[in-house]
Amino acid sequence: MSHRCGVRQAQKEKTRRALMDAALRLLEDQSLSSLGLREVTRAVGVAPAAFYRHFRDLSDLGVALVEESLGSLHHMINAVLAGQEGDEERIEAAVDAVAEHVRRYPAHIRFIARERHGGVRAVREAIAAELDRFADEVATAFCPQLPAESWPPEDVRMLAELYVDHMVMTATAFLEAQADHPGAAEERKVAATARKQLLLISLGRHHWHDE
Amino acid sequence: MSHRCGVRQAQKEKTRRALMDAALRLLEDQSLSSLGLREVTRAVGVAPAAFYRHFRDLSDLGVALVEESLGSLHHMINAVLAGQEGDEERIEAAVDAVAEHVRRYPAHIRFIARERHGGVRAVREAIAAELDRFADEVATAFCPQLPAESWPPEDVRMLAELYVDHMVMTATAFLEAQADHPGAAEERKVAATARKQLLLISLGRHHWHDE
DNA sequence: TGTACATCAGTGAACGCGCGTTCACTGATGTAC
DNA sequence: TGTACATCAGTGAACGCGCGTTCACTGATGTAC
Repeated sequence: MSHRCGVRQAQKEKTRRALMDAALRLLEDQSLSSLGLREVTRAVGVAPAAFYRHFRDLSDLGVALVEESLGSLHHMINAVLAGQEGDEERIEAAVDAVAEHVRRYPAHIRFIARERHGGVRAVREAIAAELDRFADEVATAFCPQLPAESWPPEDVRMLAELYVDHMVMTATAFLEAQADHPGAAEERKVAATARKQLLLISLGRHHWHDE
Repeated sequence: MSHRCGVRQAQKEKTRRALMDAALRLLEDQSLSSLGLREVTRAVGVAPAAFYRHFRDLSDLGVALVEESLGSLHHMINAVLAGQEGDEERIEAAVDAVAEHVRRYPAHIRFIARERHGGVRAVREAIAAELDRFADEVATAFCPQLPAESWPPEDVRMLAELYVDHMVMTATAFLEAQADHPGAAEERKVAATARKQLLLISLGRHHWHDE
C-alpha cells in the first residue's frame, strides 16, 4: 500500500488536473450545465470512460473547481485584510489585489461569476458556502476596529456582506473590462470606480450611529 | 392586409406567450444554454418545428425574456425614484418594492440573475445594456440633490452603479431566502440587511467630499 | 353575400449526430515472498 | 534480485436516446372582386 508518491498516483493526479484545466477553459465560453463530458475528455485526449475514474459526473468536477477557484482568492483576501494600513491604503491594496487576481486567473473568476447563480445546484451551494466563509473572515478582520457598543454582530455581518458582494461585483467588472478591450484604459476606470465605492462605504461606516 | 387584430395574429401571439412562459418556468431549474427547444415545445404542446415561427433559436427567445423581465422592474424603479420622501423613507420604499417584485415575478428575477453572467452572449449583452439604462436613470434621479460642484458626473455614475448593483444583489438575496424557506422570517432578515446597507451608503453619500 | 385564391401558423415524419453510460479488456505499476 | 500475482488508470466498442433542423403538407383565416 504505497498510497503516496507512487508513479501511478502521480499520473492519475496529472490526468485529473488535465480534466479540470480543460473544463475550465471550455467554461470560458459556456456554462457548466451545457458542458459535455465527452467535450472535456476529447480536449484532454483520453477516452470518455476515463472521466469516471476521477469524477462521478460534471457537477462533481464543478465542485472541485469551486474549491480551487475560491481557495486562491481566499489567500489573497487574507493577505489584504492582514495589512494594517489606513482606510485609503487598504482600499487601494484591495482593489489592486482583486485586479491582479483577475488578470492571473480570469477563467476561475469567470467560472465563479457564471455558476454562482447557474443551473447546477451542488455548485451553487458550494460557492454560496465559500462566500459565506469569506464574509465571516471579513467580519472577524473588521471587528477589532469597530466600537463594540454601537456595532452589534448583525451590523458587522451586514458590513462584511456588503464588502464581499462588492468584491465579487468588482472582480466581474474587471473581467468584462478585460474581455471588451485588453488594453488597460477600461481596467483603470473599473479600478477608479471600485475605489470610490469602497471609500464611500468607509465614510458611511465611520458615521454609522452618529446621528 | 389586416396586420392588426386578426384572429390569426391573436392566436400566434398566444402561442408565442406560451413558449416564453414555458421557457421561463423551465429556466427556474436550469440555465438557458442547457434548455432544449423540444423541451419548450413539449411543455407548450406544439410541434418542435412550430418554434421557428416565433424565434430564430433559444437565444432569441432569451433576449425577448430579458426585455420582458427588466421592463417590469423598470417601471417599479421609476416609481420609487419619483417618490420625494427623505432618505430613510425612500430606502424603505425601495427595499419593499424589490421584495414585492421578487415575490410577484420570481422566475423573471432568477432568469436575470442566472443569465447575467451566463453562457449565452446575446442574452448577457441584452442584460448589461438594460442595467446600464437603469444606472442612467438612477443617476438622473439623484442628480438634482447632489451639489454640482462636488459631484462631477463620474462620481454620480459611480454612485448610481453602486445602487443598481446593490438592487440586483438584494433581489437575488430575496430569491434565495424565498427558495430556502417560504416563510417570511428569512425574507425579513434580507430586508433588514439591505436597508442597513443602503443607509450606510446614504451616510457615505452625505459625507462625500467633506473631509 | 358568395366564390376563388393567397397566406401562413402549426404538423408530423424524417435525417444525421453526438450524447452519457456500460462493459470486458489491457498492460503498466505495485506488492509479497 | 527475481518471480508470481493483484491492482487499477485508461481503452475502445457498443447501446439506446433525444437532440436541432428540414421539408412538404394541411387547413383555418384573410383578401379581392
